Amino acid sequence: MGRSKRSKSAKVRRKPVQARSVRRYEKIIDVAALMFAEHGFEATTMEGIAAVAETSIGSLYQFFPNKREVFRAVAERCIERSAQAFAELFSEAEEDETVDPPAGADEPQWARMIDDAVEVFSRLHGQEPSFQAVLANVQLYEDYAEADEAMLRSFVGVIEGLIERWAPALPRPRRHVVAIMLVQTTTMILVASTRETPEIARDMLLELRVMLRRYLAPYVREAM
Amino acid sequence: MGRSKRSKSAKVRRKPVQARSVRRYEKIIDVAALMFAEHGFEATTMEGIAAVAETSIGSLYQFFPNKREVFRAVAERCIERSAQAFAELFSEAEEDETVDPPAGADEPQWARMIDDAVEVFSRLHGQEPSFQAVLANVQLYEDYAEADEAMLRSFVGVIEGLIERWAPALPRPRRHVVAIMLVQTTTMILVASTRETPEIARDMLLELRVMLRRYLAPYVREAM
Amino acid sequence: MGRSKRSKSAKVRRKPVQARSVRRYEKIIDVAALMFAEHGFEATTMEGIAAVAETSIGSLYQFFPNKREVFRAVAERCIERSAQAFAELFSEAEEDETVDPPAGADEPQWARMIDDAVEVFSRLHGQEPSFQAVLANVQLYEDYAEADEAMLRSFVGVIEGLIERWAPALPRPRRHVVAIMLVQTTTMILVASTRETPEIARDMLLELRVMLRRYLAPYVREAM
Amino acid sequence: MGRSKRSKSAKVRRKPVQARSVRRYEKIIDVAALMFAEHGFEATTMEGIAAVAETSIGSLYQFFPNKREVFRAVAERCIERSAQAFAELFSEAEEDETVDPPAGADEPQWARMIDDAVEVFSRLHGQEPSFQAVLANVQLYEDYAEADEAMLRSFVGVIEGLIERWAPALPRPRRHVVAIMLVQTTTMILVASTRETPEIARDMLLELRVMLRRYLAPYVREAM
DNA sequence: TATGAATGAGACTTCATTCAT
DNA sequence: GATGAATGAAGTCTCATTCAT
Repeated sequence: MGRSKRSKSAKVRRKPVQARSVRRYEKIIDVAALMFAEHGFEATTMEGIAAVAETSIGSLYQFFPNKREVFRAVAERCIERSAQAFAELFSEAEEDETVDPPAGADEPQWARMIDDAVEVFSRLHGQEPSFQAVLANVQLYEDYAEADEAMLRSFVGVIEGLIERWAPALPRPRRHVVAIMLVQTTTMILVASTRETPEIARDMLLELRVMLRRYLAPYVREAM
Repeated sequence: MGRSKRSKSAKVRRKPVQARSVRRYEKIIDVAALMFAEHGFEATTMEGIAAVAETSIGSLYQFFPNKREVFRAVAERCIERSAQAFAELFSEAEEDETVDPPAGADEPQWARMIDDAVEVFSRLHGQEPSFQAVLANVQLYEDYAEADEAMLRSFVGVIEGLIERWAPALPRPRRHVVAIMLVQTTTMILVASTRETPEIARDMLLELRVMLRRYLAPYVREAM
Repeated sequence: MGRSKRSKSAKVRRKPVQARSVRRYEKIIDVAALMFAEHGFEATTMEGIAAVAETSIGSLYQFFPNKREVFRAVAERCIERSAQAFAELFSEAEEDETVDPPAGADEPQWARMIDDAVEVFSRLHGQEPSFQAVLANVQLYEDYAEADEAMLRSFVGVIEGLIERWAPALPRPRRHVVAIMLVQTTTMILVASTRETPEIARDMLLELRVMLRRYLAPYVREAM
Repeated sequence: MGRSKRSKSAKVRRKPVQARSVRRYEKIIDVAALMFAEHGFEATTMEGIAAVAETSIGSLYQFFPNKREVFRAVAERCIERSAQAFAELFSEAEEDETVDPPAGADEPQWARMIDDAVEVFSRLHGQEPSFQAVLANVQLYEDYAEADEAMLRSFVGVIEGLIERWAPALPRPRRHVVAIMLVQTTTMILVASTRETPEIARDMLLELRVMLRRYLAPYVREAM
């Protein structure tokens, strides 16, 4: 959100414009996302991507100058999709706010929104390979931090916006940290949950909501 | 010449006994931990480890049959050091309990213990490269999950023990999930904090304590 | 970088179709045959093959997934060439039979055929590096028996056919053993002869014919 | 036979004299023979030899300057044992000659001697690992031809002696070639037989005798 | 533009041999 | 002399990237 799509040049060698090219470009990213998510960055080979995307290695390199840029494109795709999902969440929230005043709901609106946010992350994680790809390859190392960073920053930006609405009294820097906490906790618990049995994974998601609510409740209350 | 048949792989090929060997063995693990933490498993090369450890590639392979085993050794080292650190935490806690009844402390004992636990993790993370190495290489992919898994399981075990003391009413399965939440949240926030500025990193640790307290407080209260 | 997972090994990785590729593929086999024959399987290195074949190690591995397969290809080439040579022998024999009845020949036809067969083997051995390569690497050891086995079996099959014509009374199992004797004796004497001086080598070939005739004569006579 | 034991210096680093050393030296050769025979020269490692011989790699190198010399020693051992076996054959033969004149035996003496010679080779092959070791590693390649050569030459010498007795009319150079034929055929058939089923292997040995008799018979007859 | 063959740096691993204790 | 730790050259194989067609 509020983040330009692509600024540095030479990242994408040939910006696809023709319909066929666009399709091919999209397919590469789809395939790459799946493979990065499934096998990791290192174990995913350019040849493999090309093969599964039913393209040639040569064409692959016509779209992307190197492997890293493929990953970056996947991350970008992830940001787009996430932004979209969050945008929907926002708009729904606004509707709720106007249409449905917090009457006799036994749950405060902000709490429901946490659930919604977790739900959005969860759905992204479950359905958007690029999301898994990026999260599964969060690495601090040298280079490809960049791409993940971008994605996480974008999440943080969104969440900061939400917090601002619920807890406007929270000073800006604090708000930033809280947003980071929320995003990191949520994404990492999602990732970690895939390493557990389905039952435990489900319970972890439930606990995640509990945790986030308890964490945020005082901040929201203060705000009132 | 070259390779041939045979590869029994006795896990640790030569168990170091002489002082010099032990030093070398330890140094390899130290160096490997640092490099795995810094650059990741894949980007760390055996040749690199040997060079930094000021030994030869041949010696390296006399201690470890392959790179995976080096990592496993690092993970083992990490588990040992962690267990040690937690053992100290436990023993201190017991002293506290007996020596110093919760007199005029404006903080309940369990809360202080959370701080202590976070402190332990934090210290491990800051001072024990093997800890960073393992955490930074948590991967879902096929093979090298093993080592991390072992470590995280061991943490979860420890924390479950603590929770049992604070919130004995919490049913066992729930307790397990809560322990996972605590461990995952703590470790991942620690890792994530290294990607931020020092100030934000510090604030994140503070918020982590806040979050964990707020999360656990109701469980502890229920228990009373 | 380095190696990772994955090693499907499709035996022949890239089946050469274009003229240039075919040339390269053929050259690799030629060179490999020469080197295997000259230095043996173990002492022949992939890098060496690539260098002499004036290609890169990478290209070599695009054709063959490993050294064993290079050898297998050499063996296959050898079988082909041998089959071809024997086919010619057979067809000539048939012509002889029809065109030229054993009129005033002072040598029985089967004896001439032995000479011809030895001649074929001899020519193969002298001119077909793949033949030498395979024979020189007949080994009992575990793995690379396979390729030689195949070749020797194919020879035995051919020879069994010849014997059947000369000595149809010889029971089938005996015939098999006799064929093995002929093939082994002939090939091994050929190989052994290269370790002697040219004169002795020549004499060995002469003696080989003598030996084979004397050995077979009674079987053929019985058959009449 | 008639071949000095060891001439070139520096082949054996330390000639063992003390009883313990001799035992160790012998054991190394035994073990090496077994391993060369079983796995081949290349696949047999110095460390492996040392381990199985219950010695240290250091001691191994005190007896032999390098792997090749170990093989050479095995070959030498083989020659010794073979010479011994043939010496027995000779002496028996002489006894036969004097004690038992070729009276009503339905088999000429020379034919029985062929059987005996084959029997000697066969027993060596079955019971003397060094024999198998050398035969299984007959290679033309560069270096280690030497050792096998020596052994085969020594066999040829012995057999030439026998032929001289049976067929004294055969001119010397011819005799040499015939001896080579006999030795090569016998040894190679023995080796080849191990690649077949036991039944076929047995039949091959029978056929070998048939072949050698038929081959030699005319030479012997001529001689009379 | 699309293709895929070609390249070669570089990773892992083995093992003959040396050398310090 | 005996031991076995240390060494490093050399070999196999992978895969990102280039380039000719």
